[in-house]
Amino acid sequence: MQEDRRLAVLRAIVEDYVATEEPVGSKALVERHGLNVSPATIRNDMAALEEEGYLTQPHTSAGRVPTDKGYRLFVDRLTTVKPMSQAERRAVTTFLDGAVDLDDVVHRSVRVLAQLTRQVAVVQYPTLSRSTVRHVELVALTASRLLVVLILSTGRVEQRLVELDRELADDELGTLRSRVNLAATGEQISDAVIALNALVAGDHPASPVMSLVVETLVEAMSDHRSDERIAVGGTANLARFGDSFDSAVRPLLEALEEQVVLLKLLGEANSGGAVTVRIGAEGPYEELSSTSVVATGYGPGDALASLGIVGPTRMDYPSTMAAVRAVAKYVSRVLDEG
Amino acid sequence: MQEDRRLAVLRAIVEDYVATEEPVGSKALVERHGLNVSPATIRNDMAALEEEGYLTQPHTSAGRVPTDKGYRLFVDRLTTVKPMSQAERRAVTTFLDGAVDLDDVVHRSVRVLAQLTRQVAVVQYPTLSRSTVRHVELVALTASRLLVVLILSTGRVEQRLVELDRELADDELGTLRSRVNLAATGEQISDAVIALNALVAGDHPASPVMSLVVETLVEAMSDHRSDERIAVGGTANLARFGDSFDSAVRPLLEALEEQVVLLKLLGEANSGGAVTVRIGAEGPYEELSSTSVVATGYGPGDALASLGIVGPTRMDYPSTMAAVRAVAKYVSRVLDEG
DNA sequence: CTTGGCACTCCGGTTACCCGAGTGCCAACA
DNA sequence: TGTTGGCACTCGGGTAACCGGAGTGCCAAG
Repeated sequence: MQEDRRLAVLRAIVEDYVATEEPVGSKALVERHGLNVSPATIRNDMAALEEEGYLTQPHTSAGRVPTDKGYRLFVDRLTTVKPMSQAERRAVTTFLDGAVDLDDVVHRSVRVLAQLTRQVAVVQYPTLSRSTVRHVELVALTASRLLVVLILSTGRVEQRLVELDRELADDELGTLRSRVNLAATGEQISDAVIALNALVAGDHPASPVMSLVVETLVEAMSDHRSDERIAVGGTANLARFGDSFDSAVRPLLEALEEQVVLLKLLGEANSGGAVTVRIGAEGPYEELSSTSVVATGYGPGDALASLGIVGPTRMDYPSTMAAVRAVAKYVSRVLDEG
Repeated sequence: MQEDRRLAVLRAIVEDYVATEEPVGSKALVERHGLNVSPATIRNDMAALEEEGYLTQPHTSAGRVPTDKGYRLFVDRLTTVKPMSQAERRAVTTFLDGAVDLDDVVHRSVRVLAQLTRQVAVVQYPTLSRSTVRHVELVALTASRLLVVLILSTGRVEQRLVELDRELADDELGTLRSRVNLAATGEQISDAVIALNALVAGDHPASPVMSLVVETLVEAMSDHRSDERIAVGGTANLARFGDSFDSAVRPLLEALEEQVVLLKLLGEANSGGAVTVRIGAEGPYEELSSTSVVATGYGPGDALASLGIVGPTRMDYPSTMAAVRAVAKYVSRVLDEG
């Protein structure tokens, strides 16, 4: 009974604090919410919650503020799903449906996510390794210069230039092209690499041109540099941080420039199908101790790549989580269709 | 004589103010610089400069601060070229030489520019319209689905999918490919469009497949959506704004999200080969009245696209201009080689 | 035209002060 | 055992008063 009320108090404090940005006191609490007890009772509860580490006081004789632990409990146990409005859903779908290529999908996603959550949005480009090969094209720019174009199911295009040591006849190019495509087209990257290598190994003696092309393709397929690409949007929302510029915004801006850090932050979210929340100092980055990350995977099995937002620990978790989930869902769908 | 000294005073004030970020007074001025006159004399000069609108006082009895007009004069007439250090030059070249494709070039450019100037850097992707066609490839995904791949001299790749109403034989595809390439390869986009259209007009009766392909290509070539792409970097440098967060940083962050605004800002720089400087409220954007833009074109004839930085009006113009010029130069060279 | 002298201005930092919201604790009560 | 009203206490933040110093404008003399 008292236990229930304590959790209700915690929830109320989180909600009020997120809304008002000010430490919330016992009196204000009983007024705003329909708690049928006196402020003194609430004070006792708050003292207990503080004792357990869910709340803290900025200074003696100020209201209470949730700690990271408090937010964590709130997110894990007290959050009631807060579905997005019909209008918001529609906004997401129509905006995303207008995308014409992969770049466009990613950019529109950050944008809509930033707008919906009013936070900084981050979207990782689909990982190479999870996509399949749609087609491989070999273009003879000159008789001895070959352009190798790798087209993936996500819409990504990788191209490499190959210099041959001899000239290549048209029919040679044709057979090369069809053999490579036979091996790779439709396969997942990992399988394609295997099949391509088998292609070379099967030749006796191995054609130098073939091995060169295969080598280039394999190299392009395992080029994880492009895995590291991300799009960021909504940085203007940082302006709302208002206070705590140095302590919060500066490290965040720096993190946003450091793709590696961002990828790590998002990466945590890649497992399981659900929306992941990292609160405050839970991660390895001390400088980001006053920010939270809400992220999830997207694509088939939610394993293609991650997207999410980063904002102050003091944020509206229910709405934010709903928005992240919704965008991820629609992005997955769009990529599936394309 | 006195006129010369006045300009020297203005220059000294700009330099000191940029360095110290504090209004500069008469006494400090004569000490720092080797002016062989008394503070009182300087005061007279400063009063005159203020009268003419080059200086202003934050409040009565504080030092002087340059106005936009003061910076303008400084940039136009008082700037002595300030060559970059050998180390900096080397940093630019080596960093840019490591780029593997167009995306990489652009991203490395923003990065190096942001680092060099310690400002927010902006680089526009090479404009479609100024590049030439390197190759057109037609790939039969199935017998009736054609992938049209347009490869440009800048390294950009545009691809479109075409659905045919009938199946296409291999030799048909071959002739189609060679006719299209004959017309377009090596041409500037604008010329290629003309040549391609002529190709269709010359056919009697026009082959429906040919016109479909040409139509797709022309559409891809005139797709100005991709002209609007830009890369932004160094936003972490905004943290150095320190003061004036709301008045300066917020609108800037908003502008950085608005590609249109950025393109306009950069666009002004596109003419002439030189580095352009927009100071404070000189442009149409009132909200950006406390920021300056230093930009220039790059690519052959400096006409391919623009790059530059945006920062506070109180910036080190000589160094910044040198950095912008240098990066533009090396980017042009890299693109030329690739 | 330059210079030293001088009175004046005003910003910024410091101190003192008070108000009010909020707390902790205690004794009384259900 | 849990709840409630009462009460003294704390402390942040806002306001007012104050002061020093850097800087200016002006003037008269060189």
